[in-house]
Amino acid sequence: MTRARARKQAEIRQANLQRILDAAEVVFSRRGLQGATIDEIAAGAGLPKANILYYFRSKQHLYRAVIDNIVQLWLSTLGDISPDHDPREALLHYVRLKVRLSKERPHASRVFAAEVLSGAPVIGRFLRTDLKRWVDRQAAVFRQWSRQGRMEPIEPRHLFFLIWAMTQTYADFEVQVQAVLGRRTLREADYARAERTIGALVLRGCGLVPRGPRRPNKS
Amino acid sequence: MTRARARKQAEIRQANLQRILDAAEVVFSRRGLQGATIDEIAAGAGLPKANILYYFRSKQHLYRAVIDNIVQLWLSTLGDISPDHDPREALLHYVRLKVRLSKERPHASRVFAAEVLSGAPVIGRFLRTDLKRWVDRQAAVFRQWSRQGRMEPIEPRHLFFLIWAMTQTYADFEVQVQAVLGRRTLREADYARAERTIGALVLRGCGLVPRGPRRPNKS
DNA sequence: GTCTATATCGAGATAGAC
DNA sequence: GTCTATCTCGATATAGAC
Repeated sequence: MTRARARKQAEIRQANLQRILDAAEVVFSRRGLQGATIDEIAAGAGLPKANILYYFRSKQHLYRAVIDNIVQLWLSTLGDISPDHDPREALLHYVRLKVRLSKERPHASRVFAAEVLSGAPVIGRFLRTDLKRWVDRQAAVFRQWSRQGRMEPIEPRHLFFLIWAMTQTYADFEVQVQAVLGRRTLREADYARAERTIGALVLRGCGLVPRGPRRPNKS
Repeated sequence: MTRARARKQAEIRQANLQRILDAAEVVFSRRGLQGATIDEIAAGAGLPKANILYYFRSKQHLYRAVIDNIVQLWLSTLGDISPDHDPREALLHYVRLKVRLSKERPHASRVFAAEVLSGAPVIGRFLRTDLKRWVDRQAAVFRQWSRQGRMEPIEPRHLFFLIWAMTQTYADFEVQVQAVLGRRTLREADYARAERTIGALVLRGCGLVPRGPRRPNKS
C-alpha cells in the first residue's frame, strides 16, 4: 500500500470516528444509555450498523468514548482561575464560558447530566479525583480573595455547584425553559439574558458590584 | 363477600400500589425509563413480577403514574406566592422548601430531571400549560414588587429557572456534590449550608438584604 | 475495511393454573 | 387476586462473504 493511500485511509477513519461520536452524543442525550440503539446512531452517522461495532467494540465502549470526549472538552475550555485575576472579571468570564458551552454543546451537557444523574457509574472516579482536585484549587483562590477582603466569604465549593447548576440548566432543562418562556427554540437573546441574570446573582452574592448603571455612589 | 373483607382487599390494594410506586421511583431514578426492568421494580416492592403488570398495564403506564405522583407532590408542596408577602420571606421560604424536597425526595427529583433531560416526552404538555401558567402568575407578583421598589428588576422567569437549578442540583447531581466534598453521603449540615448559600445569592441578587450581621450600615 | 445475514439473549407482556 | 411458565420481540453482537 502506498503512503498516499495509507494517509487517505487514516483520514477516512478519523472522519468516520468523528461522525460516529457526534451522532452518538445526540442519540445518547435523547434516549439515554439503555434507550439508545446502535441502529439509530448508525443512521445518524450515515453508516451501516456493523461499522459502528467495527470502530467501537460495544455500545458501552462507544458510550465511554463519548463521555471521555465531553470531559476533555470541559477541561480544555475551562482553565484554572489565578489569584492574580480580578475576582469580578474571573467570575464573569467563567459564567460566560459555561453559558456558551450550554448553548454550543447542549447534547454533551445532557449526556454528562444523565451520567451523573444515574449515579456516575462511568465517570465517578473522575469526579472524586481530577474534578475534586480542580475545585479544591479554585476554592483556595477564592478563600485567599476573601481573606484579602476582595469578596464575601461565600463557601467556594458550593459556589461552584451553584454556578454549574445555573449555567447547565439552559442545556439540560432546555425544553422546560422553552415551555415556560413559550418559545419553540431558545434565541441568542435568551442566552444573553441568562448570562446577565446569572452574572448578577453571582457577583452580588459574592459582594461584588455588577457592571453598568447600578453601581452605587461611593459618596 | 362481606364488607369487612372488601375493605381489607382495598387496603391491600392501596398498600401494594404504594409499594410499587415507591420501588419504581427508586429504580427509574437509577436506571432511567429504558434501563429499569420490571424484575428489579418487583424485587424492590417485594412482589412477583406479574403483579406489577396486574396493577399497571405496562412499564409505560407505571412510569406515567410515577411522574404524575411527583408532579402532584411538587404542586401540593409549593403554593402560590402572594403580593402581600414580604419578598425576602417569600423567596427564603421557597428556597427552603425546594432544598427540603431535594433532601427528602431525591429519587423523585432525579426521575423528573431525567424526563425533562430526554425531551419531556411524557410531561411536555404539563410544562407548556400548568407550569407556564404558574410561573406567569408568580412573575406578575415579582414585577409588581419591582415596580414598588421592593426588589431589583431581575427577570422573574429566569429567576425561577435559576432557583430550580440551584436547589435541585443537590438531589440530581448528588453524587457529584458528594465526590467534590469528599463525603460518602450528604449530611444535614450540607443541606443547611446549601440553603444559606442559595438564599444569600438569591436575596442579594434581588437587592434584598440577607439576614444576620452582614446588614450594611445605613449611616 | 465494509457490509449482510444471523445467532443469541434479555426483558416486556400474556395465558392460564390456583 | 396471585403467581408460574412461556411466548414474542427487539436489539446487541458476531460470522463470514465481498
